Amino acid sequence: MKEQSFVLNDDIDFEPKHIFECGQCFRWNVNEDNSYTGVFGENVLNVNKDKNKVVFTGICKDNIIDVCTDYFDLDRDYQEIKKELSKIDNNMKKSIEYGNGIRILNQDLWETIISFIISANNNIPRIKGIIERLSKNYGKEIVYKDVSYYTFPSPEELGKASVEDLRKLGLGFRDKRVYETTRLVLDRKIDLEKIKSMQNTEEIREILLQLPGVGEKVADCIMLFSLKRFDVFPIDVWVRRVMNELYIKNDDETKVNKKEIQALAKEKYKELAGIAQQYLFYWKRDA
DNA sequence: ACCCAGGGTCGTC
DNA sequence: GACGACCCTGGG
Repeated sequence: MKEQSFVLNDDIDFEPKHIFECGQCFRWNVNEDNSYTGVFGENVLNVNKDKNKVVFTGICKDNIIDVCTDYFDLDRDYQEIKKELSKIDNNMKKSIEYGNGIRILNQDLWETIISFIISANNNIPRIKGIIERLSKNYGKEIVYKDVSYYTFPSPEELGKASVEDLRKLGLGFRDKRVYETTRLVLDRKIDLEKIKSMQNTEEIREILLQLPGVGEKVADCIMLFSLKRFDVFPIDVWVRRVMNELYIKNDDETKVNKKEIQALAKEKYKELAGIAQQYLFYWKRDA
């Protein structure tokens, strides 16, 4: 494959640091020049923001502009989304200023399912390490500028790993969950293509919840980060913390009912709850 | 050295 | 519905 490149001009909301470090993805790494390099699908890409331009360079399976327009959701107007969210309250306004230029990536469903099963009761550096090792051991190698990169393993590729193999790669107690979820997909008990074509969010949630290791929070992340369901509101420790701090004000945040937070999020953020969640998460986790 | 928490889920009561 | 257990790692 040959290297391709294209440039995006300044009139679009695009801040690499905020996009890649807001917690939605695990395979993008910062370089010495502050650009980011990552692997998605069978593409290896470098993203470099220089003043008002964003330069995309890399090797892509198809036309780089099409690939990036899809993955980075470039046709969506984030200015408009931010305008809507800013009206809600001052907290939302501040979080948007902090995370300015966040975009929700259009990630692969399978990769997102496995990645967020691994995320359970885990920290980001370790999650990234585990996903790298899975890719290196079971994915396909792509060499770009003399550096080896590895695609995220397909269900067939990951299916070669035993529970013990997974344990050796550091998955811990998530080994069985990843193994069994892989089996369900390989055995066609779960049809990923069908899920992608489904319209009803609640129906998709029910199917995802059948997968071992997928609970409410992980299901919401999967739908937000790979199925473009902006109305879901994943609640993790950080989001519960910030919502309690700002609105609920319970003395013991661990006692705050998730149902209460869901209701509040729906009332305040409506169809944009998922994007609001990303701004809030990034804002409070970093603070 | 020890303790704690991390983008939760699962089994049990 | 609540509650504790769960692999492992980095930081206090």
